[in-house]
Amino acid sequence: MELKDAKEKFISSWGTLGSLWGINKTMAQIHALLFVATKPLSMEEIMEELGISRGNASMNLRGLIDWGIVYKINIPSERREFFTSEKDVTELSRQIVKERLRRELEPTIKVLNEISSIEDDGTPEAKEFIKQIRAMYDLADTADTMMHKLVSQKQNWVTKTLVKFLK
Amino acid sequence: MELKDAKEKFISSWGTLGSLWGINKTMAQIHALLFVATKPLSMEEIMEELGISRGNASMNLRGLIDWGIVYKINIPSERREFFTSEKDVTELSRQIVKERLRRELEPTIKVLNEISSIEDDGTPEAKEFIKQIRAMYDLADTADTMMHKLVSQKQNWVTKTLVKFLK
DNA sequence: TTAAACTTTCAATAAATATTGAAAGTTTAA
DNA sequence: TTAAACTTTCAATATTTATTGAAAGTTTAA
Repeated sequence: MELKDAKEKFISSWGTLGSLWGINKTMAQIHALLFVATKPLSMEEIMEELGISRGNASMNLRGLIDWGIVYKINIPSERREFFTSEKDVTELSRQIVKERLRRELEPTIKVLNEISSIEDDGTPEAKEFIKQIRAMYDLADTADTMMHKLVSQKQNWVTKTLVKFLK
Repeated sequence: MELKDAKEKFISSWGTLGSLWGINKTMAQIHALLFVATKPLSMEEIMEELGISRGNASMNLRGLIDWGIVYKINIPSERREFFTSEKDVTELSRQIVKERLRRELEPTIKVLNEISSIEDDGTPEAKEFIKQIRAMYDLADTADTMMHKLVSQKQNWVTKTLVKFLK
């Protein structure tokens, strides 16, 4: 297989996998395209390459920037904006984990905390309910704290040690 | 707030949070309902409680059973099937992590492996592409192996030590 | 300034996903 | 057996999410 075909296969597969991860196809494909591009691309080039509309490209690029894995690049003497993606996979995964914690786990923790702190009329049933919600809260909170420590600094020795130990 | 209201709030919030996690509302709500129920419920009771159709209840219960967090219970002298959920939050989270690895990470690893093993025409560009895909593959594979070790056995001392150390 | 080059927004539309409800399928008690 | 009690399936429909494309907004060079 040619390099060009391999890249195309990667981009299209990444789009399909995106739906497993809860990411829309276009967003995953733009990410894949930028990840394997050898230079920053303009919005025009991205639209062209993936056959998508300007609005779609604009919105999904913004989404990727919000995830912290795609950057706007300013090229001197160029009026247009160019885009490039995080190429370091360690940094990429750190960013994805961080965002997932923020978007998925933290709202969950907030809800559990609200609910667990409401009322205890003394009945065994109420006690049991509160215990269950607290157990969920504690678990989610522990997971959140741990993951944050694991992804918070670069070249983290804890992570390195852990990888060596568990791999 | 009354216990009944608190349970209702939990069920409805869980449904809303479900969409953050890529789980449909009904599935998340059935799980929440069973999680806080004091006894196994029949499909009729679940439909009634959540105001959903029989087909919807049937399909989402199957989905939850596939996730390994809801069980069919046979009650002697009862013809109908009853359902209950995993109540131990440690076991619940273990199961969810395991399934997410299987559904999200493993297909990704498969794709990366396929693509990374295709051709090296010797050009620097091809070498770079292969290096990038391999780096992604290695990272995903390491994460998969590590998470599997962390969730594979109960009362895992590695997990306990890790929690103590990082929390 | 202004007008060309570019980006964002958003209402309309398309596509994907979830839900219903009734028919088909299964199990069990008599 | 058979028919009542129950569950599953699936085509039709509703709902949600993604995409388009053109109008509005912004930036910059002359």
